[in-house]
Amino acid sequence: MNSSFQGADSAPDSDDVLDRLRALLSELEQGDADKRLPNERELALRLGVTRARLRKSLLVLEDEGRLWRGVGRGTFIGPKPSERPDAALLASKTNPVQVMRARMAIEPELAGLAAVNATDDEIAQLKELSRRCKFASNWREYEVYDALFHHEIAVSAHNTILLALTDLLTQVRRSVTWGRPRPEGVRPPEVHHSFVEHDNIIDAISHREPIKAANAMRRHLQTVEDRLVGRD
Amino acid sequence: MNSSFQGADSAPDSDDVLDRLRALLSELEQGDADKRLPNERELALRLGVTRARLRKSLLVLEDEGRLWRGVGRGTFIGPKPSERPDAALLASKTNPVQVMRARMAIEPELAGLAAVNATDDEIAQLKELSRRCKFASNWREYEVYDALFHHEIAVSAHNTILLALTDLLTQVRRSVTWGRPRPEGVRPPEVHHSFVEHDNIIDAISHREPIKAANAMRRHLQTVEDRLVGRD
DNA sequence: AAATAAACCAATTCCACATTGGTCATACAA
DNA sequence: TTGTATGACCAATGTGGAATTGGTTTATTT
Repeated sequence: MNSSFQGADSAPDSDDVLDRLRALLSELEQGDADKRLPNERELALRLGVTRARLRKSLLVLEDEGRLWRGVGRGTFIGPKPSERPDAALLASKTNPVQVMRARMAIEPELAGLAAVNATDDEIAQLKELSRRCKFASNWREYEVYDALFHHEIAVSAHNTILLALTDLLTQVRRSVTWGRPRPEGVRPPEVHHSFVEHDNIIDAISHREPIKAANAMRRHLQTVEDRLVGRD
Repeated sequence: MNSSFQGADSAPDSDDVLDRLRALLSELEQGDADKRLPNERELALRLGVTRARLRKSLLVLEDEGRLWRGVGRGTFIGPKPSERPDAALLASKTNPVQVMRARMAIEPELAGLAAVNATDDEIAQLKELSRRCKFASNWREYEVYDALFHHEIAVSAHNTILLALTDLLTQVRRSVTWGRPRPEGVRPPEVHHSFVEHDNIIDAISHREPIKAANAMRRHLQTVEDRLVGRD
């Protein structure tokens, strides 16, 4: 039993509790992180204080990021671990503009990496996907291949993390229908802005020019955003 | 009871089963997506075929992406939903260089957005966290506050998506101990390169200069990467 | 051999119940 | 009146066992 757990003889004031908790934390932090503290009722008993008083101090420490608490879980040392992102949930808390900002940050970098790291097979796959975008018989099909095109660029970059991030972004976009619904049964026009932009990106990648590839991707996303905002 | 569920009079061959399943799917697809089919045993009974025969057809449909199955879950209409990213799993499939590339892509953008969108409270919080980094009594404590600092910048950017992405990145870094372990009980030096770099970022944000903030963040991450690669 | 039936396996769900942080109301004391 | 202690209650989460379910193997039948 740790000495820090012993009750005090004199009635401790709030600051005293806080100090003793800090000491206790410092000891426990030496061990493995994410350690669990006794529950509030027991901890209050051990420290010889009221639960309300204890909670006041715990709140301070939580604000400081020294520990975190969760109903039904307990009190743990360390900062609160962020929860795994859920595409549907994320989609409900964001908007198309924010998503485009994120794509703008990530995808040009990916295109540049792809220009350096893409294999010949991957480049061939990119060309194939671009071709399928052109010959899509309706908008739904076009969007499927467009998503695969951007996904394949992320694959070609050979960066696992950025790939996971872009896939999450794609999931977010897919889980909500933003913007106007495309008329069913209508084909994308013969000359869609994306077609030539896709080809520009592929050209830069296949010629191993990272800067050009990144810029081409930036221009592509810019026109996509312009469309999204409303100007067709 | 749907007519498609009725058994057949003549012993159906494999293709017949497949066709009847396709018809059943077409009906159910009209309703809500991600609908659940009866389990294999019951479905085989209703269609009047063996489970093995049924499974052969189900496998075809699964390959086509019309449905997906999972042990203990069931059989569902639609393509298999991609799983949510898991930090620990991601960490095992990547490396520090890739993570730094991702941070390099995202965090300067975040700093720029923060310069535009941060509230006064958030800026004050940033200063507080920077202060705590300086006065940390050991490396572990420093790293906690450093992580909180970068997290707070993401919050200040007011972009839900980018916040989620950076939090995921942080989780990945935290779930593995990359690089050399810091000596225990040793304080960060009085003049750590991060201190002035943090302050540069804060200055740019509080003066509402997005470009400067992004560049300051870029320089900060660059020195972090240099350290990581090995040059101290 | 080939198809069928049954048993078995492992992943997952489901459900009831205990645990736990958060909240509120009442009693009590300064 | 004000503030604190006490206890009850709430909602979210964990836990453990039983049931469910797709996947696999084995034995039986044709």
